[in-house]
Amino acid sequence: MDSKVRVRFAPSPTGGLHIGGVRTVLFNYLFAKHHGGDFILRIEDTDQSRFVPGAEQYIMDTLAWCGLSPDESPAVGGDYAPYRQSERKHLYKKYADQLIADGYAYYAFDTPADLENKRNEIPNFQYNKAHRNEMKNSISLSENEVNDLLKNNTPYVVRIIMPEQETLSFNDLIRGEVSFDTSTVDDKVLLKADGMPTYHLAVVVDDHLMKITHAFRGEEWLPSAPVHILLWKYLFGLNHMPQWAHLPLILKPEGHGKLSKRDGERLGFPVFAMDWMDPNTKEQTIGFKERGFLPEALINLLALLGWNDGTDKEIFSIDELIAQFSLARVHKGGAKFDYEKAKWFNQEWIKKTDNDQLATLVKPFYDDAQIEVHEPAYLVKVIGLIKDRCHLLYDFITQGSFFFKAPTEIDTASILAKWEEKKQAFFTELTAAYAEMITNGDTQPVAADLEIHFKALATTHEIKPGDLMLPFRIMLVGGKFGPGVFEIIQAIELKDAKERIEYSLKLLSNK
RNA sequence: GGAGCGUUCGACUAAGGGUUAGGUCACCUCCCUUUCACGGAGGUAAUACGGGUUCGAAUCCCGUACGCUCUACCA
Repeated sequence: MDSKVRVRFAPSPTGGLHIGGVRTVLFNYLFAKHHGGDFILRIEDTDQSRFVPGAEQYIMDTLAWCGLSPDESPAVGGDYAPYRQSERKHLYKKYADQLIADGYAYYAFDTPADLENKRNEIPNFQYNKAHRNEMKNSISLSENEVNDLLKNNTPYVVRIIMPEQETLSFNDLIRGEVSFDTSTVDDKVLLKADGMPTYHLAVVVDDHLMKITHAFRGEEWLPSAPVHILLWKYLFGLNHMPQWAHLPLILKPEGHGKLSKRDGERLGFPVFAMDWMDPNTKEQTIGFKERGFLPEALINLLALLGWNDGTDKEIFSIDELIAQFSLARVHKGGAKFDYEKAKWFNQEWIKKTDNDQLATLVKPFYDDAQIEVHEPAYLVKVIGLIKDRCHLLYDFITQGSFFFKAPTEIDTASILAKWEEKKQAFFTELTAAYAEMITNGDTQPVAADLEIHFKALATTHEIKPGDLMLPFRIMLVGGKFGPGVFEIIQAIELKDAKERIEYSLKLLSNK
């Protein structure tokens, strides 16, 4: 007993990492760290036809960005290396052979075409007790025939014999007791014709070899649990089997069904953790990272999708999650993904993050938008002014670009609605006043003084300051948004402000 | 079709025999704000259905409906 907790995430490197996958990682990680255990990354690349170059590196990069780095992996190694199943190919055959020797499995020589035909011929065909004998395998054929086929290097697979009417049950850490009748599942392939194991064999063998104590995976795996239980029973003993937990699915926001990459494209939000480009199709898929999410926020929102600590608390740091996490509080039912709530989590994390740190995170977005940031300190200051109105890191561009360069698009329509001659005169005089201040060396007056000055001038012109604020703001930022106007002027400095007013006045007089 | 799993406001969820069924997102109203936000105060809104058990059921039991997952030499 008391063996160290060891959990694993075992993805196949076939593309970008879906947030469902990230959450599986997260729950594994939280459970391991909560119990002072190890989190292992194992790459399940047994299907060479689906192998995608770069996908494995992408997975590791994603885990690193999320702060969920494995204790053992193909990259960092560990006592149970190798961590790629393709490099462990030689290990599996032995167990398949053992199963055959013990009468729990058999050779099957049917070609894919044979199977295809059979499936077309018989509706709901199952390779099981009912049809085993009609197929070409070491149960239906004589020993000599089988030996001849093997001697001639006839391609074969190894299939497990699913027993008749045996009830298999296990205690799922989330769902409680779950049971299956073995008659309802077919004779799954264990070893493929190319010598690679299928998931079923590989997961059992590797979990055993890597001393995995707890195995968590998506709910979609539940129906194949009986196969795995049987394998544990035959190979290593049920008492050594890890404890299973089948995690609820992340569902589409509206309709029903598992959240997919397509839903993101259709509804305009990311589904992958980071940008992914399929090297074959060159298809680009946006990620949460590039959309402007903080990893803390992604982790936080994923943790709360199907789990809570029993209180009203919703904002958790990774350390708090580790401290509070328990499988007992994980939901059984799937959760629909809500992008609005996801953005709320990110906004909360933006508020929690200090301005210096935000500046380094936001800088790449400015670079991408080709907005030059000459002084890092200035960016920090701008961030302080606008962070309350940003949900995504990208919002720091839309909410802040005018601090770095004058807006080119001016919402003149909104100004024109109530534009009059005396306002024109007012702003003309304002620019003159600013010019004079600049000449006097007062280039960056404080916001409060600017406001006093502005209001005094408005009074002189017999205009309510309120009637001037909106046009003024639009001249400075281009539209109806942003922090206080006088704070903006203080930041961008008088000369710039003056030029923006003049530019707008020119636009207005042309209309 | 079969098997398994699931079902509380539009969404995420709390309450696990006794609550006016609570919170958060979204939505609406108001306050603050001479913009947009942020912040503050309110509001709309839910126990799938039908039977039991019980003084009392969202909660326990049975059935029904609906949904999802799986049903590959993919994971």
